[in-house]
Amino acid sequence: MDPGSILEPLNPAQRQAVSAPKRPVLVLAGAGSGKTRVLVHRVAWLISAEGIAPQSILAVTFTNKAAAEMRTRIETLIQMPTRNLWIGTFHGLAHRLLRIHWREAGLQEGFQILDSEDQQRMLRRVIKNVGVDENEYPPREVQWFINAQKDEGLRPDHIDDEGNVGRRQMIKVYAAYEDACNKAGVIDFGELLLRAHELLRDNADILGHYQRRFSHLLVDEFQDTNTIQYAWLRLLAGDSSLPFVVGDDDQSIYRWRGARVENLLRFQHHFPAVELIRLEQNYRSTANILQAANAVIANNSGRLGKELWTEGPKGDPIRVYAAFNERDEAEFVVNRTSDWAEQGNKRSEVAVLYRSNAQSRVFEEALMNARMPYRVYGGLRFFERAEIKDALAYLRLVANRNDDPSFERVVNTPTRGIGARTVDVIRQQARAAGTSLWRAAGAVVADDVLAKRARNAVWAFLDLLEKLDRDIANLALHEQVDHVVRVSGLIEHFRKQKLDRGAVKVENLEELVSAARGFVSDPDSDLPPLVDFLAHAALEAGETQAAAYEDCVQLMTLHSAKGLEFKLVFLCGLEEGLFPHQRSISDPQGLEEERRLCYVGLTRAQHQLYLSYAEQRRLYGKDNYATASRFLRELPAELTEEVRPAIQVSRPVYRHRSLEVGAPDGLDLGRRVRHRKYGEGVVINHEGSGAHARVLVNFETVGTKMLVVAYAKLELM
DNA sequence: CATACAGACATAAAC
DNA sequence: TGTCTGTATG
Repeated sequence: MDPGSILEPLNPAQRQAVSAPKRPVLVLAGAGSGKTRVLVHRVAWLISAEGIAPQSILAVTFTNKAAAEMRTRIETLIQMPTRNLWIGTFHGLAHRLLRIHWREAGLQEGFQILDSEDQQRMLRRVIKNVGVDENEYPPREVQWFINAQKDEGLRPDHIDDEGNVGRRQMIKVYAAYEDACNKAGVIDFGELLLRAHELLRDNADILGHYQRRFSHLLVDEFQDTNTIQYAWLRLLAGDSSLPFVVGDDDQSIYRWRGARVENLLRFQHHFPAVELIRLEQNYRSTANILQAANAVIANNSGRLGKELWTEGPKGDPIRVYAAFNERDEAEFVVNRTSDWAEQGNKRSEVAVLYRSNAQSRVFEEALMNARMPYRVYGGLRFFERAEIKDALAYLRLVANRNDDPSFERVVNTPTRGIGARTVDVIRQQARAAGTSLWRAAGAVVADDVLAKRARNAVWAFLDLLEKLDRDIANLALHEQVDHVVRVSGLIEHFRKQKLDRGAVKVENLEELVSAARGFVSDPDSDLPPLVDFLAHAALEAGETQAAAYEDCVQLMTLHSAKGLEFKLVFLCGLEEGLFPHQRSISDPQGLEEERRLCYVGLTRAQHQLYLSYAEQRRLYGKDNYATASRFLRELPAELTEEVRPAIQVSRPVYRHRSLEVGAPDGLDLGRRVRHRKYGEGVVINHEGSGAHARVLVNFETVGTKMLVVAYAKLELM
């Protein structure tokens, strides 16, 4: 294709990036500035204009969705299949390398991938085995610790215990866990990255091969890379490959998951010849929205610096709604969304964004009342559902008998008379002999240490698996899945469960068979399709729920909203303690990340943006009174407009039991008052009557105060 | 072995 | 306050 036409639709900065000469490139891409477009066009440019062979290009992303989108768009652009072009997630690419070089990486040939639930189950067992107190060291926390170490590229013997008993114990569990994984032939997500890094680091010939092969590395969302991912990239780039990385320090919101924004600076340091290009022209939002976002993020320090602008119109002001409580907030959102839909717009163009998942509930209730279809992001994904994981565990055992987590999972599912005691005997045997549970079970059966009934049950289980293995050896993948799901007794097991609950599970199992039927195994891999499929299930857990066909309002956290855009956005719960979240408020770094999260939220909106907060919010069964978020104060006043409910005479009254007594003279709920010392505020509740009457007032500056009416001398406003 | 109940837990979540 | 998990129980 004509190289000129690749550059033609781009703006000058995009063009500069796409056609950059042979130098490392760092693209600072603001929200909505055409980041994916630049990556896609860069690849097309390399192939069409620079004559780079597709197999010399490696492109890395963080999600499968981004990888798939990139590949499709490249193929559309260059009108060519891209078989030899490696595009994938860090984990997917690491997995690919480890499958090819499993021996050099010290892995078993049929190794399986643990997802984070599997990892936690495994850890629970290891913690018991090494005799660490489960209550003092909850598996969740140990898991967090281990993963954090792996993100940093640290093995147990690299970690300093800092003379701290707790750390020493964690390190001990980490080491034992590593051991157990190696024996079982399983590998968690962090381990994929760690091993892939070590593979290259310790095998000069392999490293040399890939360094020569990949003359061009492209990385998306570079601000989200963690330490080990960065190290891996650097190793792979060597001295001769040209890295082209795209990121935005202002949208770095995953520090808690190991992401290191500093990698942007390290990159400039390690590749001094780097060309830094800023994409600041925005194609998504109105000028008002961008100006607001710019103003908020300007409060952060140590930015690389960037200012979004648009050629488009100013647009509407940003509307701020001070809700009375969380139900009022939800009602407001629903009313405005109804108006939006009545004006002939799509509900799917509307997003309700919030800081934490617990906030979704009230919106769901309000939407349900209004009979407005909605979709909540998050929650269990297809391959994470219990019944699916049961089925996968059988398949994994067929592929690898030593897979202990899978053994534990299904040894008595469906129940077949192998109780907790029997499993304990097997576990002890495994620990004593240093073998997998499968081998231990074999030994236990042979040694005749169990009661006859238990022994027969274990025998039957071992037999079942051998039989499954034999049965499916020559079947097509979907027939294998179908066979295992039936013969294992899973289908029958769920069919017997309470009617609709079980029925859904049976349906999901059927769906798994369809997924297997539609699965296209990697044509370059000589592994059995089943092993490919199992890896796919672990690496790509699938969509949250079957995509809603209906035109739905979108509900999601700010984190899940990253990368998306909506015509109408409600950014809700802008209260101190909620957003910014209480747990980040006292830490300057944490606070800056909250601010970036706010920036991400603001920049999701294309045309209209509403910000709301509730003066009173019921959370975990308790009423909380918060002041408006500091982020609201960081918005330039000339861009905003306060919303007052149009037809409302007085503010909505939500009856509390204490309100059955009338309000003390004039001090109705929602009434604005002034106090000599505390300044202005709003009445949000009252108790008692006569001389003892007290009111709860939410003051703008000092928060909420309970005042005795007789003494407070409140002035009505 | 299915159900009931008590107790823990509640920031964000891709691979 | 509501949900989820592990365990007690009939």
